[in-house]
Amino acid sequence: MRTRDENKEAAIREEAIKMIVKAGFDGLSMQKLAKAADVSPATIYIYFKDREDLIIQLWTGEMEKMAAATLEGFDAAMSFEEGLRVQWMNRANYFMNNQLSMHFMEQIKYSPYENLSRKKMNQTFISIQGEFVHNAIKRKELVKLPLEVYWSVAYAPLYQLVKMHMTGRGLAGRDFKLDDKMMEQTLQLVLKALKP
Amino acid sequence: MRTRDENKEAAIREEAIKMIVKAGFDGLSMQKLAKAADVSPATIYIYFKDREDLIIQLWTGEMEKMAAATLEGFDAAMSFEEGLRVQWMNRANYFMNNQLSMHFMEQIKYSPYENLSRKKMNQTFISIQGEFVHNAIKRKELVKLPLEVYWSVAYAPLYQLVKMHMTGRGLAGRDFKLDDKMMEQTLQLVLKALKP
DNA sequence: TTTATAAAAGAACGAACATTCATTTATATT
DNA sequence: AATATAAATGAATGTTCGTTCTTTTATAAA
Repeated sequence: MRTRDENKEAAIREEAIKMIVKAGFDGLSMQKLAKAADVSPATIYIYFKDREDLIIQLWTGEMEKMAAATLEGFDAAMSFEEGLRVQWMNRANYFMNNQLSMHFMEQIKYSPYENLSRKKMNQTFISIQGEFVHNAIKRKELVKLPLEVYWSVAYAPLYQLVKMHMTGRGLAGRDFKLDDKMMEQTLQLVLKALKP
Repeated sequence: MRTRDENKEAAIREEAIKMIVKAGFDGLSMQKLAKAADVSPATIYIYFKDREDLIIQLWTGEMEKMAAATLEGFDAAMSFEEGLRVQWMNRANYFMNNQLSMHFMEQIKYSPYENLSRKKMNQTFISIQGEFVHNAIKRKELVKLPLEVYWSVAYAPLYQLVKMHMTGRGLAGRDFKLDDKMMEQTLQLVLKALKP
Protein backbone atom coordinates (compact mmCIF):
# COMPACT_ATOMS: atom_id res chain seq x y z
CA MET A 1 0.00 0.00 0.00
CA ARG A 2 0.96 3.59 -0.52
CA THR A 3 2.60 5.22 2.52
CA ARG A 4 1.51 8.45 4.15
CA ASP A 5 3.47 11.54 3.32
CA GLU A 6 3.76 13.14 6.75
CA ASN A 7 4.88 16.39 5.15
CA LYS A 8 1.38 16.76 3.81
CA GLU A 9 -0.25 16.78 7.22
CA ALA A 10 2.36 19.20 8.52
CA ALA A 11 1.79 21.52 5.57
CA ILE A 12 -1.97 21.44 6.12
CA ARG A 13 -1.60 22.26 9.81
CA GLU A 14 0.85 25.05 9.17
CA GLU A 15 -1.13 26.72 6.43
CA ALA A 16 -4.38 26.37 8.38
CA ILE A 17 -2.93 28.24 11.34
CA LYS A 18 -1.53 30.93 9.07
CA MET A 19 -4.92 31.26 7.42
CA ILE A 20 -6.86 31.50 10.67
CA VAL A 21 -4.50 34.07 12.12
CA LYS A 22 -4.66 36.18 8.99
CA ALA A 23 -8.37 35.91 8.21
CA GLY A 24 -10.12 34.45 11.24
CA PHE A 25 -12.20 31.32 11.44
CA ASP A 26 -14.53 32.47 8.71
CA GLY A 27 -11.46 32.95 6.54
CA LEU A 28 -10.54 29.29 6.79
CA SER A 29 -11.85 27.69 3.63
CA MET A 30 -11.06 24.04 3.01
CA GLN A 31 -10.55 24.61 -0.71
CA LYS A 32 -8.26 27.59 -0.21
CA LEU A 33 -6.40 25.66 2.46
CA ALA A 34 -5.88 22.77 0.05
CA LYS A 35 -4.43 25.16 -2.49
CA ALA A 36 -2.14 26.81 0.07
CA ALA A 37 -0.90 23.46 1.37
CA ASP A 38 -0.52 22.20 -2.20
CA VAL A 39 -2.77 19.18 -1.78
CA SER A 40 -6.19 18.18 -3.02
CA PRO A 41 -9.20 19.14 -0.89
CA ALA A 42 -9.94 15.45 -0.52
CA THR A 43 -6.50 14.84 0.99
CA ILE A 44 -7.35 17.02 3.98
CA TYR A 45 -10.17 14.60 4.77
CA ILE A 46 -7.70 11.71 4.99
CA TYR A 47 -6.01 13.37 7.94
CA PHE A 48 -8.98 15.17 9.49
CA LYS A 49 -12.56 14.05 9.85
CA ASP A 50 -13.99 17.44 8.94
CA ARG A 51 -13.38 21.16 9.32
CA GLU A 52 -14.25 21.18 13.01
CA ASP A 53 -12.00 18.21 13.73
CA LEU A 54 -9.15 20.01 11.97
CA ILE A 55 -9.54 23.08 14.16
CA ILE A 56 -9.73 21.06 17.36
CA GLN A 57 -6.67 19.03 16.39
CA LEU A 58 -4.77 22.24 15.63
CA TRP A 59 -5.69 23.53 19.07
CA THR A 60 -4.68 20.44 20.99
CA GLY A 61 -1.44 20.16 19.02
CA GLU A 62 -0.38 23.72 19.75
CA MET A 63 -1.47 23.46 23.39
CA GLU A 64 0.69 20.42 23.93
CA LYS A 65 3.74 22.07 22.44
CA MET A 66 3.22 25.09 24.63
CA ALA A 67 2.64 23.07 27.79
CA ALA A 68 5.85 21.13 27.18
CA ALA A 69 7.86 24.30 26.63
CA THR A 70 6.38 25.88 29.76
CA LEU A 71 7.47 23.04 32.01
CA GLU A 72 11.06 22.83 30.74
CA GLY A 73 13.43 22.97 33.70
CA PHE A 74 10.49 23.33 36.08
CA ASP A 75 9.81 21.20 39.13
CA ALA A 76 6.77 21.48 41.39
CA ALA A 77 9.07 21.23 44.41
CA MET A 78 10.95 24.42 43.52
CA SER A 79 10.74 27.48 45.73
CA PHE A 80 7.90 29.78 44.76
CA GLU A 81 10.06 32.55 43.41
CA GLU A 82 12.29 30.23 41.40
CA GLY A 83 9.38 28.18 40.03
CA LEU A 84 7.36 31.22 39.02
CA ARG A 85 10.38 32.74 37.35
CA VAL A 86 11.15 29.60 35.37
CA GLN A 87 7.59 29.26 34.10
CA TRP A 88 7.22 32.96 33.46
CA MET A 89 10.35 33.04 31.35
CA ASN A 90 9.52 29.80 29.56
CA ARG A 91 6.15 31.19 28.59
CA ALA A 92 7.53 34.54 27.57
CA ASN A 93 10.23 33.00 25.38
CA TYR A 94 7.90 30.47 23.83
CA PHE A 95 5.36 33.11 22.93
CA MET A 96 7.93 35.48 21.53
CA ASN A 97 9.37 32.70 19.35
CA ASN A 98 6.01 31.25 18.31
CA GLN A 99 3.84 34.27 17.72
CA LEU A 100 1.71 32.63 15.07
CA SER A 101 0.87 29.77 17.39
CA MET A 102 0.19 32.15 20.25
CA HIS A 103 -2.07 34.29 18.12
CA PHE A 104 -3.99 31.23 17.00
CA MET A 105 -4.45 30.02 20.55
CA GLU A 106 -5.71 33.40 21.72
CA GLN A 107 -8.20 33.40 18.90
CA ILE A 108 -9.58 29.95 19.64
CA LYS A 109 -9.66 30.63 23.38
CA TYR A 110 -12.57 33.03 23.03
CA SER A 111 -14.35 31.21 20.24
CA PRO A 112 -17.06 28.54 20.50
CA TYR A 113 -14.46 25.91 19.63
CA GLU A 114 -12.96 26.34 23.07
CA ASN A 115 -15.75 24.35 24.70
CA LEU A 116 -15.25 21.47 22.30
CA SER A 117 -11.53 21.31 22.92
CA ARG A 118 -11.44 21.81 26.65
CA LYS A 119 -11.94 18.19 27.60
CA LYS A 120 -8.80 17.31 25.68
CA MET A 121 -6.65 19.55 27.89
CA ASN A 122 -3.57 17.95 29.29
CA GLN A 123 -4.44 16.92 32.84
CA THR A 124 -0.85 16.33 33.95
CA PHE A 125 0.00 19.93 33.20
CA ILE A 126 -2.85 21.19 35.33
CA SER A 127 -2.09 18.97 38.31
CA ILE A 128 1.57 20.02 38.33
CA GLN A 129 0.44 23.65 38.56
CA GLY A 130 -1.91 22.78 41.40
CA GLU A 131 0.79 20.96 43.32
CA PHE A 132 3.24 23.84 42.91
CA VAL A 133 0.79 26.40 44.26
CA HIS A 134 -0.22 24.10 47.11
CA ASN A 135 3.41 23.61 48.16
CA ALA A 136 4.21 27.31 47.96
CA ILE A 137 1.27 28.25 50.17
CA LYS A 138 2.15 25.57 52.72
CA ARG A 139 5.71 26.89 52.92
CA LYS A 140 4.32 30.40 53.34
CA GLU A 141 6.14 31.63 50.24
CA LEU A 142 2.84 32.54 48.60
CA VAL A 143 -0.23 34.24 50.06
CA LYS A 144 -3.22 31.93 50.51
CA LEU A 145 -5.56 32.30 47.55
CA PRO A 146 -7.71 30.32 45.13
CA LEU A 147 -5.87 28.74 42.21
CA GLU A 148 -7.71 30.96 39.76
CA VAL A 149 -6.76 34.17 41.52
CA TYR A 150 -3.14 33.05 41.58
CA TRP A 151 -3.25 32.28 37.89
CA SER A 152 -4.86 35.59 37.00
CA VAL A 153 -2.41 37.71 38.95
CA ALA A 154 0.66 35.68 37.97
CA TYR A 155 0.18 35.20 34.24
CA ALA A 156 -2.59 37.40 32.86
CA PRO A 157 -0.30 40.49 32.83
CA LEU A 158 2.34 38.59 30.87
CA TYR A 159 -0.20 37.38 28.32
CA GLN A 160 -1.50 40.91 27.95
CA LEU A 161 1.96 42.34 27.33
CA VAL A 162 2.88 39.67 24.81
CA LYS A 163 -0.36 40.26 22.95
CA MET A 164 0.42 43.97 22.72
CA HIS A 165 3.92 43.14 21.57
CA MET A 166 2.55 40.87 18.86
CA THR A 167 0.32 43.52 17.38
CA GLY A 168 3.01 46.15 17.86
CA ARG A 169 0.43 48.40 19.49
CA GLY A 170 -0.04 49.26 23.14
CA LEU A 171 -2.65 51.47 24.74
CA ALA A 172 -4.08 54.23 22.57
CA GLY A 173 -2.52 52.60 19.55
CA ARG A 174 0.95 53.65 20.68
CA ASP A 175 3.89 51.80 19.22
CA PHE A 176 4.81 49.06 21.62
CA LYS A 177 7.68 46.63 21.95
CA LEU A 178 8.10 44.32 24.92
CA ASP A 179 11.74 44.12 25.99
CA ASP A 180 13.64 42.19 28.66
CA LYS A 181 13.69 45.10 31.05
CA MET A 182 9.94 45.54 30.91
CA MET A 183 9.41 41.82 31.36
CA GLU A 184 11.67 41.74 34.41
CA GLN A 185 9.88 44.76 35.88
CA THR A 186 6.50 43.10 35.45
CA LEU A 187 7.73 39.86 36.98
CA GLN A 188 8.97 41.83 40.00
CA LEU A 189 5.56 43.48 40.40
CA VAL A 190 3.84 40.11 40.24
CA LEU A 191 6.20 38.65 42.83
CA LYS A 192 5.58 41.64 45.07
CA ALA A 193 1.85 41.05 44.82
CA LEU A 194 2.01 37.35 45.54
CA LYS A 195 4.66 37.06 48.25
CA PRO A 196 3.33 37.28 51.83
CA MET B 1 -41.51 59.12 3.26
CA ARG B 2 -41.61 56.07 5.44
CA THR B 3 -39.85 56.46 8.81
CA ARG B 4 -37.15 54.22 10.16
CA ASP B 5 -38.19 51.66 12.73
CA GLU B 6 -35.34 51.96 15.21
CA ASN B 7 -36.44 48.71 16.84
CA LYS B 8 -35.30 46.96 13.71
CA GLU B 9 -31.72 48.13 13.99
CA ALA B 10 -31.68 47.27 17.68
CA ALA B 11 -33.02 43.79 16.97
CA ILE B 12 -30.39 43.23 14.29
CA ARG B 13 -27.59 44.33 16.61
CA GLU B 14 -28.84 42.22 19.48
CA GLU B 15 -29.34 39.05 17.49
CA ALA B 16 -26.01 39.48 15.71
CA ILE B 17 -24.15 39.60 19.00
CA LYS B 18 -26.04 36.59 20.29
CA MET B 19 -25.22 34.74 17.11
CA ILE B 20 -21.52 35.57 17.17
CA VAL B 21 -21.17 34.61 20.82
CA LYS B 22 -22.94 31.33 20.25
CA ALA B 23 -21.43 30.31 16.93
CA GLY B 24 -18.43 32.53 16.27
CA PHE B 25 -17.82 34.80 13.32
CA ASP B 26 -18.26 31.99 10.86
CA GLY B 27 -21.61 31.32 12.48
CA LEU B 28 -22.87 34.79 11.62
CA SER B 29 -24.88 34.39 8.44
CA MET B 30 -26.74 37.41 7.11
CA GLN B 31 -29.74 35.33 6.09
CA LYS B 32 -29.98 33.55 9.42
CA LEU B 33 -29.53 36.88 11.18
CA ALA B 34 -32.38 38.36 9.17
CA LYS B 35 -34.59 35.49 10.23
CA ALA B 36 -33.58 35.79 13.89
CA ALA B 37 -34.17 39.55 13.91
CA ASP B 38 -37.44 39.07 12.02
CA VAL B 39 -36.54 41.32 9.11
CA SER B 40 -35.70 40.80 5.46
CA PRO B 41 -32.05 40.26 4.53
CA ALA B 42 -32.28 43.42 2.44
CA THR B 43 -33.28 45.44 5.49
CA ILE B 44 -29.96 44.74 7.16
CA TYR B 45 -28.28 46.52 4.27
CA ILE B 46 -30.27 49.66 4.95
CA TYR B 47 -28.61 50.01 8.34
CA PHE B 48 -25.22 48.48 7.55
CA LYS B 49 -23.08 48.74 4.45
CA ASP B 50 -22.11 45.09 4.49
CA ARG B 51 -21.25 42.22 6.84
CA GLU B 52 -17.90 43.69 7.82
CA ASP B 53 -19.42 47.10 8.51
CA LEU B 54 -22.01 45.44 10.73
CA ILE B 55 -19.35 43.73 12.81
CA ILE B 56 -17.27 46.88 13.17
CA GLN B 57 -20.32 48.90 14.17
CA LEU B 58 -21.25 46.28 16.76
CA TRP B 59 -17.75 46.52 18.16
CA THR B 60 -17.62 50.31 18.39
CA GLY B 61 -21.12 50.42 19.87
CA GLU B 62 -20.31 47.96 22.65
CA MET B 63 -16.95 49.61 23.30
CA GLU B 64 -18.55 52.99 23.80
CA LYS B 65 -21.09 51.65 26.26
CA MET B 66 -18.34 49.95 28.21
CA ALA B 67 -16.08 52.97 28.24
CA ALA B 68 -18.91 55.14 29.55
CA ALA B 69 -19.73 52.67 32.31
CA THR B 70 -16.07 52.42 33.27
CA LEU B 71 -15.69 56.15 33.79
CA GLU B 72 -18.82 56.60 35.91
CA GLY B 73 -17.90 58.43 39.08
CA PHE B 74 -14.26 58.50 38.03
CA ASP B 75 -12.05 61.57 37.86
CA ALA B 76 -8.44 61.64 36.64
CA ALA B 77 -7.53 63.79 39.63
CA MET B 78 -8.54 61.12 42.16
CA SER B 79 -5.95 59.50 44.38
CA PHE B 80 -4.44 56.41 42.82
CA GLU B 81 -6.06 53.95 45.17
CA GLU B 82 -9.49 55.53 44.94
CA GLY B 83 -9.35 55.93 41.16
CA LEU B 84 -8.18 52.39 40.55
CA ARG B 85 -10.87 51.04 42.84
CA VAL B 86 -13.62 53.01 41.12
CA GLN B 87 -12.59 51.85 37.66
CA TRP B 88 -11.96 48.32 38.79
CA MET B 89 -15.41 48.01 40.32
CA ASN B 90 -17.10 49.76 37.39
CA ARG B 91 -15.52 47.30 35.00
CA ALA B 92 -16.29 44.31 37.16
CA ASN B 93 -19.93 45.26 37.57
CA TYR B 94 -20.39 46.14 33.93
CA PHE B 95 -18.94 42.85 32.78
CA MET B 96 -20.94 40.81 35.23
CA ASN B 97 -24.14 42.51 34.09
CA ASN B 98 -23.34 42.46 30.36
CA GLN B 99 -21.76 39.10 29.83
CA LEU B 100 -22.94 38.72 26.25
CA SER B 101 -21.38 42.03 25.32
CA MET B 102 -18.19 41.15 27.16
CA HIS B 103 -17.97 37.80 25.45
CA PHE B 104 -18.46 39.42 22.08
CA MET B 105 -15.74 41.98 22.75
CA GLU B 106 -13.28 39.33 23.85
CA GLN B 107 -13.97 37.42 20.68
CA ILE B 108 -13.42 40.37 18.37
CA LYS B 109 -10.34 41.49 20.29
CA TYR B 110 -8.29 38.57 18.99
CA SER B 111 -9.82 38.40 15.54
CA PRO B 112 -8.67 40.13 12.37
CA TYR B 113 -11.54 42.62 12.77
CA GLU B 114 -9.69 44.19 15.63
CA ASN B 115 -7.27 45.95 13.29
CA LEU B 116 -10.11 47.42 11.29
CA SER B 117 -11.88 48.76 14.37
CA ARG B 118 -8.94 50.07 16.33
CA LYS B 119 -8.81 53.49 14.71
CA LYS B 120 -12.35 54.12 15.86
CA MET B 121 -11.38 53.74 19.52
CA ASN B 122 -12.52 56.51 21.76
CA GLN B 123 -9.54 58.83 22.16
CA THR B 124 -10.94 60.71 25.15
CA PHE B 125 -11.14 57.50 27.11
CA ILE B 126 -7.51 56.72 26.43
CA SER B 127 -6.21 60.16 27.30
CA ILE B 128 -8.07 60.18 30.62
CA GLN B 129 -6.35 56.91 31.52
CA GLY B 130 -3.00 58.38 30.55
CA GLU B 131 -3.56 61.47 32.64
CA PHE B 132 -4.60 59.46 35.66
CA VAL B 133 -1.48 57.30 35.55
CA HIS B 134 0.74 60.31 34.97
CA ASN B 135 -0.71 62.11 38.00
CA ALA B 136 -0.41 59.07 40.24
CA ILE B 137 3.25 58.56 39.37
CA LYS B 138 4.04 62.23 39.93
CA ARG B 139 2.42 62.08 43.38
CA LYS B 140 4.43 58.94 44.11
CA GLU B 141 1.28 56.91 44.72
CA LEU B 142 2.18 54.57 41.87
CA VAL B 143 5.54 53.05 40.95
CA LYS B 144 7.07 54.48 37.79
CA LEU B 145 6.25 52.22 34.85
CA PRO B 146 5.15 52.27 31.22
CA LEU B 147 1.43 52.72 30.63
CA GLU B 148 1.18 49.23 29.14
CA VAL B 149 2.78 47.55 32.14
CA TYR B 150 0.41 49.43 34.43
CA TRP B 151 -2.55 48.36 32.38
CA SER B 152 -1.47 44.72 32.27
CA VAL B 153 -0.90 44.42 35.99
CA ALA B 154 -3.95 46.45 36.98
CA TYR B 155 -6.66 45.03 34.76
CA ALA B 156 -5.55 41.83 33.03
CA PRO B 157 -6.17 39.75 36.19
CA LEU B 158 -9.70 41.10 36.49
CA TYR B 159 -10.46 40.33 32.86
CA GLN B 160 -9.11 36.83 33.32
CA LEU B 161 -11.27 36.19 36.37
CA VAL B 162 -14.41 37.52 34.73
CA LYS B 163 -13.79 35.35 31.70
CA MET B 164 -13.51 32.28 33.91
CA HIS B 165 -16.67 33.33 35.71
CA MET B 166 -18.51 33.68 32.41
CA THR B 167 -17.68 30.18 31.28
CA GLY B 168 -18.24 28.84 34.78
CA ARG B 169 -14.91 27.02 34.56
CA GLY B 170 -11.62 27.85 36.19
CA LEU B 171 -8.29 26.09 35.93
CA ALA B 172 -8.42 22.38 35.12
CA GLY B 173 -12.08 22.77 34.24
CA ARG B 174 -12.99 23.24 37.89
CA ASP B 175 -16.30 24.86 38.68
CA PHE B 176 -15.67 28.54 39.17
CA LYS B 177 -17.71 31.45 40.42
CA LEU B 178 -16.25 34.90 40.96
CA ASP B 179 -17.61 36.46 44.16
CA ASP B 180 -17.14 39.81 45.89
CA LYS B 181 -14.60 38.45 48.32
CA MET B 182 -12.40 37.09 45.57
CA MET B 183 -12.67 40.33 43.64
CA GLU B 184 -11.67 42.36 46.69
CA GLN B 185 -8.73 40.03 47.34
CA THR B 186 -7.48 40.41 43.79
CA LEU B 187 -7.83 44.18 43.91
CA GLN B 188 -5.75 44.20 47.09
CA LEU B 189 -3.02 42.15 45.40
CA VAL B 190 -2.97 44.52 42.47
CA LEU B 191 -2.73 47.55 44.74
CA LYS B 192 0.11 45.89 46.64
CA ALA B 193 1.97 45.34 43.39
CA LEU B 194 1.51 48.86 42.11
CA LYS B 195 1.98 51.03 45.20
CA PRO B 196 5.56 52.15 45.83
C1' DT C 1 -55.99 63.84 -0.24
C1' DT C 2 -52.31 63.51 -3.18
C1' DT C 3 -47.43 63.12 -3.93
C1' DA C 4 -42.80 62.08 -3.07
C1' DT C 5 -39.53 59.21 -0.91
C1' DA C 6 -37.20 56.23 1.98
C1' DA C 7 -38.10 51.84 4.45
C1' DA C 8 -38.97 47.22 4.02
C1' DA C 9 -39.76 43.00 1.78
C1' DG C 10 -39.02 38.59 -0.84
C1' DA C 11 -37.22 36.42 -4.51
C1' DA C 12 -33.21 35.85 -7.07
C1' DC C 13 -28.07 36.10 -8.30
C1' DG C 14 -23.58 34.04 -9.01
C1' DA C 15 -19.91 32.73 -6.01
C1' DA C 16 -17.99 30.12 -2.66
C1' DC C 17 -18.65 26.69 0.62
C1' DA C 18 -17.75 21.74 2.92
C1' DT C 19 -17.71 17.39 1.58
C1' DT C 20 -17.75 13.12 -1.37
C1' DC C 21 -17.19 10.16 -5.46
C1' DA C 22 -14.76 7.67 -8.88
C1' DT C 23 -10.28 7.12 -10.38
C1' DT C 24 -5.33 6.96 -10.40
C1' DT C 25 -0.89 6.33 -8.04
C1' DA C 26 2.63 4.62 -5.02
C1' DT C 27 4.45 1.13 -2.17
C1' DA C 28 4.71 -2.87 1.27
C1' DT C 29 3.77 -7.56 1.02
C1' DT C 30 3.33 -11.82 -1.48
C1' DA D 1 6.64 -9.41 -11.03
C1' DA D 2 2.07 -9.51 -9.40
C1' DT D 3 -1.24 -8.22 -5.98
C1' DA D 4 -3.49 -5.74 -2.52
C1' DT D 5 -4.40 -1.54 -0.30
C1' DA D 6 -4.35 2.90 1.40
C1' DA D 7 -2.89 7.61 -0.19
C1' DA D 8 -3.87 11.07 -3.18
C1' DT D 9 -6.31 13.34 -6.68
C1' DG D 10 -9.59 16.49 -9.54
C1' DA D 11 -14.07 16.97 -10.66
C1' DA D 12 -18.57 17.22 -9.11
C1' DT D 13 -22.22 17.34 -5.48
C1' DG D 14 -25.90 20.04 -3.37
C1' DT D 15 -26.04 23.70 -0.03
C1' DT D 16 -25.46 28.01 1.86
C1' DC D 17 -23.36 32.27 1.45
C1' DG D 18 -23.43 37.72 0.94
C1' DT D 19 -25.56 40.86 -1.64
C1' DT D 20 -28.78 43.12 -4.95
C1' DC D 21 -32.95 43.65 -7.78
C1' DT D 22 -37.66 44.83 -8.19
C1' DT D 23 -41.73 45.69 -6.00
C1' DT D 24 -44.65 47.07 -2.22
C1' DT D 25 -45.65 49.80 1.93
C1' DA D 26 -45.79 53.49 5.22
C1' DT D 27 -45.54 58.25 6.25
C1' DA D 28 -43.96 63.26 6.20
C1' DA D 29 -44.70 67.12 3.42
C1' DA D 30 -47.51 69.32 -0.18
